Amino acid sequence: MNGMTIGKVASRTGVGIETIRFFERQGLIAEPARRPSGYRDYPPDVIERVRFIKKAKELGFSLREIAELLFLRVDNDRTCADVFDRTTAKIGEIEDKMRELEHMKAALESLASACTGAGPTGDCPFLEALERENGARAHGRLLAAKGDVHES
Amino acid sequence: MNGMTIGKVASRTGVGIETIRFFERQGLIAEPARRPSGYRDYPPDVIERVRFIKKAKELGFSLREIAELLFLRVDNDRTCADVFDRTTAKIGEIEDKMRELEHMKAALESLASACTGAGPTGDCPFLEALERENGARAHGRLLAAKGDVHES
DNA sequence: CTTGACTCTGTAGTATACTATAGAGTGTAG
DNA sequence: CTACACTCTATAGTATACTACAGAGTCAAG
Repeated sequence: MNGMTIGKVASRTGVGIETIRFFERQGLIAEPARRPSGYRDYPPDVIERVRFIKKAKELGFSLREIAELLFLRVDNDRTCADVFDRTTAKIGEIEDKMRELEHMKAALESLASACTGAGPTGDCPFLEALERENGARAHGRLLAAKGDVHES
Repeated sequence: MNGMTIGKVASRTGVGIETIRFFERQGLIAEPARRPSGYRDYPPDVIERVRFIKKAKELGFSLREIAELLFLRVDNDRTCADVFDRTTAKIGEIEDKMRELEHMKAALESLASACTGAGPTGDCPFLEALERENGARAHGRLLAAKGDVHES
């Protein structure tokens, strides 16, 4: 009837044992039950949690931000409206990231097709491709180009 | 006929002066021309480059990966086919990130709508919402759930 | 021609997120 | 009943990406 040891969690998730203990110290995963020996005894759902943390890190979220996501819930301190606001804010951040990724992807595709056809022209083909994208669809630009605001 | 000083670049990009010099030391931006005084004299296009670095960091790319993107070009060392391969690999990575973001977004939307309707049920509403997403569309799952492989 | 804002190099310090090691105890296959 | 893999706590070290001086020189307004 035992759960998993920390080594099992590590091998299932591809995250190091020390890192899992580190996540626990940071409050990202709950302190698990202990066996009589003192060994940590994890329930199965810790696997999803650790994998989520891993994925979210790869998406550029800090451990602090990941904790915020993980603890989005209604409780004594947070009203439903508050959770709703935080959630929609996070959705906005995610949409921003997606737009920027979409833009980078388009630039890379442009670079790839330029590569099969005519050779690149300038010093930094990738940034040039991004520029072409900026020109092609002039909305919500990832990188502002020519028409910049001049202060001073 | 002068370009920008480092302070100007900093204020235009929202990146600190020290950070810009740091990027230069890391090889992410070229060493600029110098004025007789020794002051760095930047061409206008450094702005895009710095902004791109900033955005890419927010998307979870390391400075090393950003450098790889920035130096994707055909030259003496890299053939066109090589650049094409690296570019398509990067596109794949970006598509992965986008899928994961899409998935997180769906989970957050589920959480937001659950919040306006019936209250959350378990300990971690966000992970539960992710699970619901995993159940709803069982493809390319971000977080593996029940049907896990059992080794040992 | 001074004053204050800006820049230079070089070095050192900080935050985040791990990663490693020491020294001791636990679990189990043979 | 021992040998070896695994786990424990506590502490220290590392990689990445900044961030902050110190001490000296530069620039432009008044």
